[in-house]
Amino acid sequence: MTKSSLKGVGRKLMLDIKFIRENPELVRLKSKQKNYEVDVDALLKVDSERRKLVEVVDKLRTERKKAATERDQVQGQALKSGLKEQENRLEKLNQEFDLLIRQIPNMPAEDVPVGKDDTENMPIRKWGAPRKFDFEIKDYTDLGESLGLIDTETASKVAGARFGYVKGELVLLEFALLRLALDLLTSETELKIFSEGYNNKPFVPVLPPVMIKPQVLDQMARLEPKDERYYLEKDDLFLIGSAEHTLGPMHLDQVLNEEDLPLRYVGFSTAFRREAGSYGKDTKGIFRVHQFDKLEIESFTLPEDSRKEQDFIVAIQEHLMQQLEIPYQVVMICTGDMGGPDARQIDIEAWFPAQNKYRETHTSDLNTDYQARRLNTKVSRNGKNEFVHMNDATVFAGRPLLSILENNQQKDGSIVVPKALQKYTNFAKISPK
RNA sequence: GGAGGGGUCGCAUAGCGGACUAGUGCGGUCGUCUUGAAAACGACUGUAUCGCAAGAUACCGUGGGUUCGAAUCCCACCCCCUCCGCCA
Repeated sequence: MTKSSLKGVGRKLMLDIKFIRENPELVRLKSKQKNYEVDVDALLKVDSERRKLVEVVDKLRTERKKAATERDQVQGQALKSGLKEQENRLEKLNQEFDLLIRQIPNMPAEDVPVGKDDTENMPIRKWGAPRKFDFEIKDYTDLGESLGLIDTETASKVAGARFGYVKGELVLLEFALLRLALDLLTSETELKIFSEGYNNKPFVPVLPPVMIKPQVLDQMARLEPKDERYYLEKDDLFLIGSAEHTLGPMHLDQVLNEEDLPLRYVGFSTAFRREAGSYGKDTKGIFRVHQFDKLEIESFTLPEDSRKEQDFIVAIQEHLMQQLEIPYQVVMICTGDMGGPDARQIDIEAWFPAQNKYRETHTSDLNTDYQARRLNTKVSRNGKNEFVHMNDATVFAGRPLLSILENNQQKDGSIVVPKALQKYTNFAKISPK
């Protein structure tokens, strides 16, 4: 008999099938707004066939059990092949069901702007005025090269395109940035400022694995697009594209206590991305590379707190950017540009004067229960278990450093280190040698 | 990488083809007794799926297989522990 014929159906769900049954039109509409091809009718058809067959199979199993208890070998034998056949049919239906339901993305929250692609993202606020320069400015690549901070030429010889050596003071600056962020995120008192009337529980710092099993990455709903991931065939492992990938499954198959929530983590890791499909985009410099370091937030909350949690996280991101005195804008990502698991995605874009543009440096993803369903991460309340909500967000990756180079450059070619970072560096300026 | 030992209901353990509808202890919840508490005693105490419900089914690391019948037998894999080798 196939022990697994029914097993796991519940945990493979991404969106709640009950919700889809009750709101097929809404699911169709919202999926379309997110540019996802879904077939809700086919899903519901398979769903109802599946449910009927479950009853048939259960009945046969009951009879089989009865025959076995009575040592009725004749009856048992007679039931065996029929049961097997129905179980196989059910298994096939379950697979079809999984395939169909996993195509359905998370539903965007009601305040997400409807739009087809990134041109329709909606800036919601700006902070800081772009500085006026009275000299000809350089971009971060030229600055980085002339100051001996960035070397892509050697990197391309050694590792290929889209790699870089980060060197000298820029390395120290990266570590300073990390300290600035970690000091804030692990301090209960400092977090109070952003959490009025909410919760100022500090983040637990984590150094997570950078490799992950395919199945777990799939449970995070981050396996696709596979072309974007580095895969180690010999060991059947993927390299993570973000610390989120291994922070999110920290409570895989667990039931959490209500009083332990929110659970907040801040993980530091290298992120690996193949950048498939971005040929020709940002080819110069190290703005878009195959490998970069990132400090990442992952938090687990009660369902009703997840929205507040995202706002709390964005407030932290903004505060840190303000400390660096980098002009930025906050952008509400529209339906057509959001990730599949997102219900609400908010980006921060830093000002890059040489490009005369705001460019994405941070993202904040509210995933509601979409990932938790597959990860089977729950919270127990009043004797009942329900899925937790999850948020993930960038704290700092390499890009803000590049923005500092451009924004803080001086006429003599030097870079002024932001005050907030100076307590972590032993220099206030990066000067030409 | 080699050699052994293990993965069972929150924890600890028993079970090694049919009465397993998985036993026992601990923990937890409720109750009895008590001025109160402890102790003692009693009951309850996993998850998921299908069903309006009654109820049924599935789950003993994972996936296959044998059998009328699998926690129990066979095969493959994963993980943990001990020892050896290698190594930051």
